Amino acid sequence: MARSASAMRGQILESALRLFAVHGFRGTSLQDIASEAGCSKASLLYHFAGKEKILIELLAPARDALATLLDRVAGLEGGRLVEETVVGYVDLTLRFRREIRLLFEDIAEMSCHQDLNVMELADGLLDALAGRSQQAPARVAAWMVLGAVFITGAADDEMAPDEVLRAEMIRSALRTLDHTPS
Amino acid sequence: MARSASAMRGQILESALRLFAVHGFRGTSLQDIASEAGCSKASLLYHFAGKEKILIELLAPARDALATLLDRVAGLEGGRLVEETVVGYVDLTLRFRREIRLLFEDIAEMSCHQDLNVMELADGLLDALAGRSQQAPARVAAWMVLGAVFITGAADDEMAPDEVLRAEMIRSALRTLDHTPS
DNA sequence: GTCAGTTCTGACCGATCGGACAGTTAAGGT
DNA sequence: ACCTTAACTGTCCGATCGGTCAGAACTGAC
Repeated sequence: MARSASAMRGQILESALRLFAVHGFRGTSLQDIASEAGCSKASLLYHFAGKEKILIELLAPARDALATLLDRVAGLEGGRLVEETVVGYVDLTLRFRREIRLLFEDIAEMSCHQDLNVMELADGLLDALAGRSQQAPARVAAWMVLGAVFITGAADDEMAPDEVLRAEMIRSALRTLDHTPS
Repeated sequence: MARSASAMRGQILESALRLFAVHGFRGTSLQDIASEAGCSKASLLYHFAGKEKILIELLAPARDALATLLDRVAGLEGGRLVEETVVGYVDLTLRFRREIRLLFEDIAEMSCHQDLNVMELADGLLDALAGRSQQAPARVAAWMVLGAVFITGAADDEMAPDEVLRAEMIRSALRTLDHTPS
């Protein structure tokens, strides 16, 4: 035993990221991580001050990358600002997929596992939003709308009265879907 | 004591929904709900077979409403299909705001509470996506893109190869923001 | 008042979790 | 060979959780 400290730390982080992404933060115990990493639970707490510290260290790179992006676009404006931000943000989410997934822990778990057969309904909603199309562009746009409306509805930044919020959400969603009003 | 059964059940559901939306499902204990509802923990389990049953009963109305919407648009196609689906979906998310929020339990808790000052970064990202505009339409659209990309990146329906997914996400996002390519 | 049935509760249980700690093992410098 | 230091572990602990159960408290019908 007694590998180099950084090797063990890396192994722990990798195992934790994988388990967090599947069972979520609260759904993963220190013992789970230790077993996967091939060490004792006590060894975890030797390398990390606590369970939360593992999570923080896992999310830090994503946070730093986002901060870097914001710095880079800080001096821009207009079309360039929007374009660079969008492209950079999309790349970030694709690069840090697993990190994002671990944030959705229970949503996925609840959606699948329980009596609520939400997955089936979500599929139906996706189909309808895509206009029954199976083409990639339509399906990606449908996913975008699914997530956009879901989060914006819950966000409530108090950015606008409900009627305005509703109207703008609908207009934005239809733009996303490249829908030309009939 | 010994109120009518339905009254107590309603009180429990209301308290649970409020607490779940703030602290999440796993972050709320039966004792928390009982205290807020003004009864004993044992009384909860007299009215509900278990903690999960409370959650299921809370989410059922939203699920049923979504199923109803999908039934309603099942016979439509083309532009009407997309329009009706979008409007219906937006209305659902606004109507069941609290139910959706409870699904985001830990995300919000982690974003705020910890060393990661994610909220500040999210604000910066929103500003950039909105092109530094403070107008409601731009800010709503920015929120939409924030949620859309975040969820679509993590979704990985294997709907498309990564390069296609990336390109379509960028195009969709720019459409959402009503951005005309320069 | 009596009594059956519903509603409610305090006390308790087993399981699990994050974490603390003393002690053990391996590695490297001298 | 010796000793210091880092790496690691078995074991225990307090807290918390979801859930059970026997019985108390209340209610309405008679």
